[in-house]
Amino acid sequence: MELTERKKRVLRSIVELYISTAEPVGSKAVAELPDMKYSSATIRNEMAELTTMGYLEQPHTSAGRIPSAAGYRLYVDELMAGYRLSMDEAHSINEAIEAKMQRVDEMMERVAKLVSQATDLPAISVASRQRGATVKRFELILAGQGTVILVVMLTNEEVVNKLIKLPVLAGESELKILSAVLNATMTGLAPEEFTPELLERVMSSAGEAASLVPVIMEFTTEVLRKQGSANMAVAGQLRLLGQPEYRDVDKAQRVLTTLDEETLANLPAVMQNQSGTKVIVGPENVSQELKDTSVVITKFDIGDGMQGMIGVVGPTRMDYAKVTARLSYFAESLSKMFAKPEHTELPAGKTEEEE
Amino acid sequence: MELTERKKRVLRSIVELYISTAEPVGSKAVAELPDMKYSSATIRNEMAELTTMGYLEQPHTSAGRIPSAAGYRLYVDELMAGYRLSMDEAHSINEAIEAKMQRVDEMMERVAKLVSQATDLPAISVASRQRGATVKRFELILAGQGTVILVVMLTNEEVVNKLIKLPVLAGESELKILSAVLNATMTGLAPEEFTPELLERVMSSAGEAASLVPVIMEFTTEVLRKQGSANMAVAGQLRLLGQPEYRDVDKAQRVLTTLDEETLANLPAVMQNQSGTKVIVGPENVSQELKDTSVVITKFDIGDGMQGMIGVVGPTRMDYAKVTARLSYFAESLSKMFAKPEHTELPAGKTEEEE
DNA sequence: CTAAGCACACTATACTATAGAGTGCTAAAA
DNA sequence: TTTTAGCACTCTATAGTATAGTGTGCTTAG
Repeated sequence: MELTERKKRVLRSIVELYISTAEPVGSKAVAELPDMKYSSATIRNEMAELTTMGYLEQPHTSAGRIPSAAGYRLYVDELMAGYRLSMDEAHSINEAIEAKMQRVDEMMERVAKLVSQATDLPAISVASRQRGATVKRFELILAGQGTVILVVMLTNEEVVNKLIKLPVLAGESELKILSAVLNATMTGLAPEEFTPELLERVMSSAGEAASLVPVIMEFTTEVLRKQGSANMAVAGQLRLLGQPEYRDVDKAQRVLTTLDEETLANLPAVMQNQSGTKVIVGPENVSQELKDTSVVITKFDIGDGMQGMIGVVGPTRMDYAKVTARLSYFAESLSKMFAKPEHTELPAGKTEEEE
Repeated sequence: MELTERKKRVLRSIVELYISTAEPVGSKAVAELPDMKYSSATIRNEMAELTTMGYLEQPHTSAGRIPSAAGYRLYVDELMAGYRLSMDEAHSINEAIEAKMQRVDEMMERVAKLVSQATDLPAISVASRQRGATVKRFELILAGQGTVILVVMLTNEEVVNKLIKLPVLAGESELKILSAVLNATMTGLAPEEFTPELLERVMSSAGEAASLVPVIMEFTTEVLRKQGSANMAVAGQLRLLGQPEYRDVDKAQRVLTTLDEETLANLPAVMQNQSGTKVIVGPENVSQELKDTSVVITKFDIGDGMQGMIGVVGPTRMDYAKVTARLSYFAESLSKMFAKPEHTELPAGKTEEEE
């Protein structure tokens, strides 16, 4: 059977009607659309064929049709008209992004919130970290008696600091010696290389301020370890409850719980070699729980070899045109923002995921 | 009418039965309790009187009774038996808290998650910041050509840093001059005092590295401004969906939305002069939306003049004994942890609330 | 090839009947 | 005087039934 132009028109109308009403679409509703010049009977025939072709589904014999996964797929790939952002939308996205953000984790949270707001769906944002960052340089600042500030510069342009209070009286000169030792022995190492043996070696040559070394080493290891993991944020989970398909609390809960765990962890892998905006329709989904849930994701550039990703999760019925348009625009704006010189530098940031 | 011992026993039984079943409690169920030596008819009489006294309510004539707000209040204040944490529970709480946490905001998030986990309810945690923190000292580190690290020490023991990249070639000596100027003119000031006039003044005396000044000043203002606001985190909102009273999506959504906004902002005020654990039962609540929702809050000490607060939100029917016990234990453990020297120092942290 | 008409299928809704739980009251027992 | 047993009554939740409405598929006519 051939997919004629008319069939495409019908399918597109059905998808769009279904997106806006969340109810199965009947032949009459399609026939009554402004520029549909055929009667409901004709539409009915087309719908019957679209059903056998697998693009439509029927919840039960005497109900209207709803798009199948294949139907959505076709819609997204071929039929969907590009949604044009209004000036207002574009403007408010840009404005929101322009706010100053100091740390990557803070920023990811903010971005997730913004995306969620813009799409009225739960959103996630991920910033992949550059693998294998090491310490470029240590710096110790004397900040009062018994108080030392440790500043650690990493190879990926991040800087972290820690205030250390010790009852040891360390003077400028001891700190100078210590930082020289640190820079000589502890830079360029992977977190696994911070062994007890190294600790001992460094301590023995560290001079009077040796008692600072264990604290410094523990902190550094911790920081490097966190560098390895991606930075993620989820926002607006509650918005899912606004969608009619999640009126069932159990279902909403299942999906949202999954959102916290699996999806987040899997998405980077899914997007590995993808570029642009990707739409994952329902059953194409990795996780079984997200079977009738779609995911739309886009990548953006952070610079310094870091990759960002924003995405939203919603019912298979979501308004793909709007969502992809907004997401792409977001990604574009973010990439642009990061390309600007004043924003290139993002000091230290880290998060932990558990629950 | 007098509140006899027996009435109290009955009330207590009813509250506890209702807590565990979430169903109105009938006289028969109470009479059948192991150590209840009266018949259902007697209990019925008592229940009738407890109802006229305002401690119980009847959803409708031929249903069992449920505790009124006054009933819960009495239960929480007088009747509730202290719940004893098992070794296991105490242990797992302690273990969870011991993980290293670097920043206040990170820690608040973690604490909220832990509390939520321990109570199976949405949890919030707040760290009030010390008002009026100012800059104690600036430090500039040369970190490669065109790259400077700014380290700002605040009076409240926090330290923040920022990597600045500028095409200006600044040498050690220029930075030394600049940092001297900064320390002379920009320390001890409130964020409002960072005026354009100040900027101009500082720039004119800053020497060759003057172009760094605007960036530094903007960053500092930002940091100080963030110091003023409290640090909050919400976690486990989804857990509310597990409670039978929130099977209605709309209701759950309303409550959770409120949780994000009002409550968070109001709680510090409510707890102003309170100490220990406070239980706010349903209608005693500030917000109208939280009418049949209870809140349990406890304070803890962070040190450095900072105050922490953890709390959970749940149905009025929640298990107050368990929740208060766990919350108090949490608060105690946290206070202890912060009292330890290694944890006294908490470098910079900040968050933003919007949605 | 398109449209009109009609019988049939199925769901959602309102309505009804019934079982079950719980109460309040009265009267008897302790 | 307090407690308990018994019983009529109330109210809800549940299942079962009838009905209106929507939509389909097929047949037939334009």
